Amino acid sequence: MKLSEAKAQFISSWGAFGTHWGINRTMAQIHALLLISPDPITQDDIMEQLNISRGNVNMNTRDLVDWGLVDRVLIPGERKEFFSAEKDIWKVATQIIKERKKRELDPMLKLLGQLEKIEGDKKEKNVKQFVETISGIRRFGGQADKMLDVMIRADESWFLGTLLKFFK
Amino acid sequence: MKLSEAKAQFISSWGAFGTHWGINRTMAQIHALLLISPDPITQDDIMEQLNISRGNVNMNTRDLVDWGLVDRVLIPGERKEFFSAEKDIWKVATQIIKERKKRELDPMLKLLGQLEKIEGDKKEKNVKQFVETISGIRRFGGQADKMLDVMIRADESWFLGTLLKFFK
DNA sequence: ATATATTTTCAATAAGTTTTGAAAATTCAA
DNA sequence: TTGAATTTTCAAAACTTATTGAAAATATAT
Repeated sequence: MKLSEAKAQFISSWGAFGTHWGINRTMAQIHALLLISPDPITQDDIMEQLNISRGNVNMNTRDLVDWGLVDRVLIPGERKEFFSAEKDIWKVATQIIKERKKRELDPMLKLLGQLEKIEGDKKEKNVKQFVETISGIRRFGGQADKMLDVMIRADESWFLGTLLKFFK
Repeated sequence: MKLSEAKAQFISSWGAFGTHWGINRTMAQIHALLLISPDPITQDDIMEQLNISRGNVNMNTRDLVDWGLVDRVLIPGERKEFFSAEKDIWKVATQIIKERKKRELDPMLKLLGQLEKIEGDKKEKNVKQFVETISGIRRFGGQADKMLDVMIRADESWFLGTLLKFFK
């Protein structure tokens, strides 16, 4: 397989993969392109390589920057802006975990905490099942939350080394 | 807050939450409804409670059954089919992990393995970055894969107990 | 200041996904 | 069998999300 072919496959699959993770196809494709680009590239490079419009590139690079996955890079003597992706996949993963935790898990746990304080006869079947379900999810989510915090703070060698040795 | 209000909130939030996880809104809402229903319920119950069409209920309950999150239950003497959700949230989580691993992670790792065997000068900047990115992702994915296997096999008390104690 | 390059915005449109509902298929009892 | 109840299917419609492209805003060089 030639590089150009492998590149195209990677970009396309990373895009499809992204859609299963709440990230839109184009954003994931731009991310893929940046991950395999040794040097920073411009909006025009991205437009050309992925065949998408300027506006689309602009919006999605902005989102990637917001997610902390991509940096704007200024190259002295160049008029255009360049983009460059964090290449360390561990950092990419922890960054995504951090953002999604903040955007999704934390608000959900907050809501569940409120729903648990429901009024009504705790003996009644429907009330009982509701409270049990909510508190079960909240406890589980709370544990996951703690665990993710540890992961975010840990560094790769510690985590994958120690933890996976522990897991055998 | 009254039960009916809390129920509505939970169903609606669980639905919104689901959309961030590649699960469609209605499927997640049906799942939520089943999670808080103490007894199995029918298609008609779901249609009525969520105000959605029969076809929609049928498709999404099928998907939930395919995901292993919901069971079809036959009640002696009843003509209609009933549905019931697994209530143990740990089992729900491991089931989801298992399915997503099979549907997404495993195929991605397979592809990355192929892309690594690219032909070309390994000294060339573009080839080098491509191979490094792909193999970095593949190694990371492989570790995640192993870790998820352990989690799937573990039971809740072992996992949350031992592991989280380890994490302090 | 002015001209030019570059980036950003956003209304219109395109593409993609979900939902409906009625017809077809299936199941079951008599 | 036959007929009523129930489930399934799927084309069309509704809804949602992503993309375009041109105009506006911003930045930079002379």
